[in-house]
Amino acid sequence: MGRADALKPNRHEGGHSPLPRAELPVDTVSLARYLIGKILVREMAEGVASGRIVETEAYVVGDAAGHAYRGMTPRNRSLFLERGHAYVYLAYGSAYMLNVSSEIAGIGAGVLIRALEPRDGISIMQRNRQIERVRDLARGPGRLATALRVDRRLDGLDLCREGPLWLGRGDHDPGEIGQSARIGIARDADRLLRFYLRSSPFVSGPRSLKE
DNA sequence: AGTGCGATTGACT
DNA sequence: GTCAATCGCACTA
Repeated sequence: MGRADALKPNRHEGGHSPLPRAELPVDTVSLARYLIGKILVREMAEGVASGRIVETEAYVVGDAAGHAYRGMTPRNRSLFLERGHAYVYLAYGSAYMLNVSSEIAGIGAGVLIRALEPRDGISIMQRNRQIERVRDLARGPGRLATALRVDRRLDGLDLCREGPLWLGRGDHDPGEIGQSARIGIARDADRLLRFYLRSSPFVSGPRSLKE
């Protein structure tokens, strides 16, 4: 990406202004579905990278698989922020996970962003991931975070405001949304709280979960 | 203060 | 398809 691109980060249709918080659905499952097709924008010194959200998971109130299940701790406190804030944590000692807080202030719940279809700043993402293949740049929650350089420093950020990381409107109707069990969890594993774009090759997870 | 465990990934058979 | 690396954190004592 050249210098002109970095100077005009918001020229693309759809990504030009953050989603107003009032437009975000007030419950976690609705938000998880709503975020499919929306744009995630990362602004860095070297330029802007963005992608279309194609896969999410809901971690609802009272969910034994959710990090907020046993109450607020130093790690998970961002989950208790008003909907539309970032909760970022390190999983398995190596992969950062990006979540969007999803309820009113004081209630802990969130939506995990699991995969993106890369949009702008692809060369930046390729550098961050040390791979070329566009399909694999952000297919999976840890890969997504690496591609966009998301780490704990972004924890607690308001994603409904311009800044280093924010949510933008999608360009058009995303297409048919599928639903399945969540990936990689042991507790409350049967609930169908994963959402994904059926037509997208940028979705993670085994084929068997896709129906 | 010690311990067990993941909302994963990449390397490998 | 299988499997181990890796480390911050929550939990126990």
